[in-house]
Amino acid sequence: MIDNKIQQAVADALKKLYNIDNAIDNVVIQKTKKEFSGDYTIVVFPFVKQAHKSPEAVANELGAAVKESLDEVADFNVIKGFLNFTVADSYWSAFADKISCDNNYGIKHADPSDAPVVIEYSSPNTNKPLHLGHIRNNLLGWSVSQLLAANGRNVKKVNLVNDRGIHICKSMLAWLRYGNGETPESSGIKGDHLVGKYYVEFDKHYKAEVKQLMDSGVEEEQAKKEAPLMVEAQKMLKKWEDGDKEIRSLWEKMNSWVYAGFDETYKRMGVGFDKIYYESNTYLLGKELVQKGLDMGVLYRKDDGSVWCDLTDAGLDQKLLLRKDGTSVYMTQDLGTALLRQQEFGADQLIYVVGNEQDYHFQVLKIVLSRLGFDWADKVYHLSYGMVELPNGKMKSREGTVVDADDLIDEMEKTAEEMCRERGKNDDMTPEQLKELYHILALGALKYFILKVDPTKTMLFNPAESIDFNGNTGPFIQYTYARIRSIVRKATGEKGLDLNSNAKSVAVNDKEREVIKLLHDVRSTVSQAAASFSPAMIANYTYDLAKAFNSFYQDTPILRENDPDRMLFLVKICNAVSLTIKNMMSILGIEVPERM
RNA sequence: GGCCCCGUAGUUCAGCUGAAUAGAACGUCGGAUUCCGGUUCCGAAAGUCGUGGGUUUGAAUCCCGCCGGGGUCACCA
Repeated sequence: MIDNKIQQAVADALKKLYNIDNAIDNVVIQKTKKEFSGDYTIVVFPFVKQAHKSPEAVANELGAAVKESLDEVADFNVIKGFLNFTVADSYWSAFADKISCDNNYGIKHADPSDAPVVIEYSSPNTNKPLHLGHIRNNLLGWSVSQLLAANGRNVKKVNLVNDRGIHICKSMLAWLRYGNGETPESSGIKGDHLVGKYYVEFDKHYKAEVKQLMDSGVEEEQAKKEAPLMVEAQKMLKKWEDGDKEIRSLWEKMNSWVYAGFDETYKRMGVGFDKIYYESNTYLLGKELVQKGLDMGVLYRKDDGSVWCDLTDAGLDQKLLLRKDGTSVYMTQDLGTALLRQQEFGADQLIYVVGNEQDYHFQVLKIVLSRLGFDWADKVYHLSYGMVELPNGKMKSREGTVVDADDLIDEMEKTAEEMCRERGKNDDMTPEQLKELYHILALGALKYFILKVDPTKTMLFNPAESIDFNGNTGPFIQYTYARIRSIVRKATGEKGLDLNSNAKSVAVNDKEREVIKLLHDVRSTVSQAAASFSPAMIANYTYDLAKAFNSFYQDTPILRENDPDRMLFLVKICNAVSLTIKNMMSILGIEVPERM
């Protein structure tokens, strides 16, 4: 890449002119701001002291030396301490020619023999359907997986289903009490929603019991513990852990409903996994680890039988690892699954896509793992993301203001349909094709809107704004893509252009140059985004590219170009842009339509 | 209260391994247009980068204090 070459050439010149060694790391090369002339800029301030000359003098000397040594550098200019290089048209034009038909441009393929990076995401509870928060999780998890893979990492996507615990018992108990044998088949309700319904049901009755107890003079805290439903649920959990046949079979039945429902939603979202873990299979391993920790003296047992880890010396609190009745908690099972995963995959890195309300949990997890003597504890990385809020306020599951994932997708598809109908330009498409298109647009809008925001930040999701066909949105990029494809089709069809033939070197104007420069940056963008696990970087890059293309297209009469060499060149740019948009969108997990 | 995260145009967000006059989008206002597609393009107005210090040739970016918002400190997961 020419930017690296310039950087190296500057470092060489620094050595030659001023005897400054190993300057390469201090040579910051950046794209020249558009109000100045040039393509790449070097800031010379860091070297003026050692060079004993004014910034302008240093810049001029460096510029001359680099221009001399690199054929691709056509010219340079100096403004204050900024040295701007102009790269020759021939370089840009040859570059565009080279990448114009490369389907994998920007993508680096993984070596399957590398130690994998294992990424866990989704991790649903089986007692309620997926909601907007899960959507952010799933989209991030999938996209980061694609991103790492596009940067040459061997990625394994895993899902850890929280299929056991007191919360599951609550749904089961409520179903037994109030369900009258209702099933997804009998009720027509999607499995995960049905089970979720009984979880809510439990909460309703439980609250009533607590209130009753409190009315009769019991303290709130005690009432919460003593409410008959809660006591019953605790008993059920114990029975479950003891392997009670009846409980287990009910548990299996209700879980199977939930899984069927989840699968449907995953499919709609376009996410998937290489392996699914179930906590019911792994939590015992966690208990063994706790025993090991006790033997090692890293953990301790309280008088009531509960097991704890003292983290006060690390500035944290004491953490419970086993309840007094011997049943395991969240941390216990996470210890177990981490070990299992490490053993199975020999992972190079273990990434957990989990909300930032669990930052503390992962801090503790890493410390406990390392105290248990696992040197791979520092391979654990918590990819923490912020909450999703809505224009009308916060989501609270307790207040019933959650946005259900299925409902939201339905809603988005409906909106996409309305907007397409308004335009009325898809009359030639079959109903099936239209349905597919609405789905692609709806999901594109949703995914893009969520992924373009930095994961760590609390974000505001505005459904109406997301599906706008204008501005920094998924549909805008999808539209741009479809339009480019249409141009390329016309050029290769009616005009009979052969994209595989070599383009002659042509003069490159500013708009063309801007687009080619963006294309030129793809690799470095992808590797930077992968290093910081940031699909947002990819999203914003892709938008810039689409916008630059539109601006270029606006005042470049591609299909009316008289010079066949130039027309070929321009269409090659179109093709390269469309391929790159497609690749970048695919990292985001977003499909692009060939026509819309 | 302890610890963690966040605070950038009216709004939603970029920029955060320090560098030129802090960028987009939406909204507002004003223009343009016979490629294929008014779902496009160009321009304008709009910012004490929460606040006060510090480091530096240079700070939205790094460090410290304060203010504001959120999270977390469960025998829930």
